[in-house]
Amino acid sequence: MPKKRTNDTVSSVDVARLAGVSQAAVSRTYTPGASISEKMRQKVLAAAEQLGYQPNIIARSLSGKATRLIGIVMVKIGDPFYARILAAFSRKLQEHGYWSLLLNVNDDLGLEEALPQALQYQVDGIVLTSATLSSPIAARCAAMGVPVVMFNRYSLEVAVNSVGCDHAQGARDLADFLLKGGHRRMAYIAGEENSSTNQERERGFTEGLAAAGQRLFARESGDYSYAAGFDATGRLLARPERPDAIFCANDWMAIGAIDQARQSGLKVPEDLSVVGFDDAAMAAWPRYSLTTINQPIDKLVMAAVEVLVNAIESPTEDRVIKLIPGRLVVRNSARLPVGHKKSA
Amino acid sequence: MPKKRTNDTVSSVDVARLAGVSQAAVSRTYTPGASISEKMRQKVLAAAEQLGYQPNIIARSLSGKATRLIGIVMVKIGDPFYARILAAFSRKLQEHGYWSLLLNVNDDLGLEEALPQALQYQVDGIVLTSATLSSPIAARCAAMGVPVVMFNRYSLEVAVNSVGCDHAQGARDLADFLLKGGHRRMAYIAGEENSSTNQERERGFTEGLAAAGQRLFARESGDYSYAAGFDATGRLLARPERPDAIFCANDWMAIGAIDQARQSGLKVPEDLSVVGFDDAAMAAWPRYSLTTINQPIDKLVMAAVEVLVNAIESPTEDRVIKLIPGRLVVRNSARLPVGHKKSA
DNA sequence: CACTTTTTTGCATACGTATTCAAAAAAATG
DNA sequence: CATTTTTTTGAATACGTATGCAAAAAAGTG
Repeated sequence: MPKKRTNDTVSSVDVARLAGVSQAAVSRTYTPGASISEKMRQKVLAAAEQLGYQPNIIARSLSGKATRLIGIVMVKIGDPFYARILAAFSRKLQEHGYWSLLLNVNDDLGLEEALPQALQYQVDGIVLTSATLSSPIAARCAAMGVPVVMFNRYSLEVAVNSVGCDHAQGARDLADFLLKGGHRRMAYIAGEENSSTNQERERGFTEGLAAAGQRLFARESGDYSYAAGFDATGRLLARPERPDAIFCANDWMAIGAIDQARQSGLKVPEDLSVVGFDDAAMAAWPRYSLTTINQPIDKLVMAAVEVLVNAIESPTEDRVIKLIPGRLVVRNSARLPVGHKKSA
Repeated sequence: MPKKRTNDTVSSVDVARLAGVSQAAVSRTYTPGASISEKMRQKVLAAAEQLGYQPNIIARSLSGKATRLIGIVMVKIGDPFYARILAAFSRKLQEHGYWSLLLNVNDDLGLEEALPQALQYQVDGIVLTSATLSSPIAARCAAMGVPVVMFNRYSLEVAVNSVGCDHAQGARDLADFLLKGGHRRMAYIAGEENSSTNQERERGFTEGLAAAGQRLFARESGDYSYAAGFDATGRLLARPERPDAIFCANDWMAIGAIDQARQSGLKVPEDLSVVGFDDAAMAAWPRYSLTTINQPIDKLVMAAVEVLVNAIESPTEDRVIKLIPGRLVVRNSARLPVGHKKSA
């Protein structure tokens, strides 16, 4: 005996009967802008109150209305940084009167399974975080008229909206900053190699170096984790000639890098500069005081939500891609350029 | 012109027409256990494939079926610890074929607003994390036949299922451990005062001390944040006589406490022992190596999901409260009892 | 094959709400 | 007041799916 709503869920018909009006009147009471007199509205509300009536959004959506449900697809929800993003999304969406249907996904493969499920729920829109969208899937969303916005990820092939931080520019800024600080042997510790975020950051960094006629001195692979940063730095420091600055693809690895450096008897930033990316909460801790790029999460999320809501409420063929600049946050983990005044 | 599913979403009727069968046949194809021949099933599936048909769960739920939607009510989604809980919940629920409707709430007041909204979506069940449930609200859920499970929080007055860590027992274990380690002046740094978690932990700790004829030596208030732990510890250390051990209501504050102690020139654990609660990711970092109580998140969440799913699928009046023990994780932030062998 | 039993099928209806349409009521106009 | 215009109202229907029921088909039985 699966599911058996123990009791009669009270419907608009019940309310109508009690109020002595038609069911349509009840419906109109809850439809902003519908034609209904104040007198009737009050009668209905009174009856509704008495019965504890709440309109059934599910049923409402059947007759052509929106579900006001947004599918949020995410990997690594447990990661502190993504958690902040999720929190911002759900909050912002709620402000716009939308609710979040959470799709916890392991990888792009899981996406291909999860998305059709989300579509079954007739979501009004989809937020895609840290996952890439294949063309066929995108096509299906389009066919169903469900707008999509990709967050911190974009693809030029697939026609889909996108909002993200300008990772390349941020990385370029870091390169400039390190160059001005007189560093000459710069290493990069990569995040997950196939993540577009990692690629953008590396591209920006090497471009920044190239603009000054320099090249990457060394490169290690990581996976965005503390341990990866710690280990990779160990390998870098074991070289005959050490790098004098390390750019880690994210803050967690940078923090690992700092711990490793100190454990190896080096002073940061005197002997080695370390910079990261994201401006995670811990980057501000005195112990690390990490120079990094602040991803303005609230601004990013707000923009993404606005793009999505706009696409939902006034459908169009236009596709928008928004790149929002990150902000260089200068702290004490990297040697300062001479005469530099610190910001935040 | 708000919302306008650009095209005709393909329905069971369309599939039926193409396959040359009745709409009922299509419905039965997607209803496990329904009476339908293999031949017809194949015809339907072929047609469905061709049209890209997906059953509409929303509509399905209208005719008495479950929505397979679970409302997850949470505060502080952005907090790393809660994020892990949320991740575990959504994953576990998905394994059971349920999806998560996320309700981001600021406080108990927000709950009172959010819950009716969730109920509008005809959720099959509700998970309540770090929030308390008032009797009237609980009554409404009950009236609608929507099972609820509270996580890491329980109330004896309100008849509702509950699963959580045995905070009091964990705190008692910590008290024992510190006592055996020869500590005599123990301080407690509280989390948010009115959180039941905080109260349980303090109760367990003082009970543990009382069992050995001791009392709390000092007490400070905090709010679970790193900064609060840091500051509160500063106040404790400024006393004429210092505590020799501090139990912080959670790991974040404990980490703040350690940093403060070191900054004040004390050695941990030689001069001061610090213990926490939760076993957050950072507790394991060599720098902190925090002795703490591990909250078995996966086990807790699994239990909660099972309680909820069970309540949904075989309704009953019975109410279950489950307390799951935490595990003392001995690391190096607290002096060991003589002859103690370290565990994890 | 004639008959009974079982399985499969389609028809009709229900679920809760929104909306079109035409009728009714109210308001405005002369 | 008679007439026109506007607003409000209820009846009927649609949305997409599930299911009780009876008819039809298939399978089993002697």
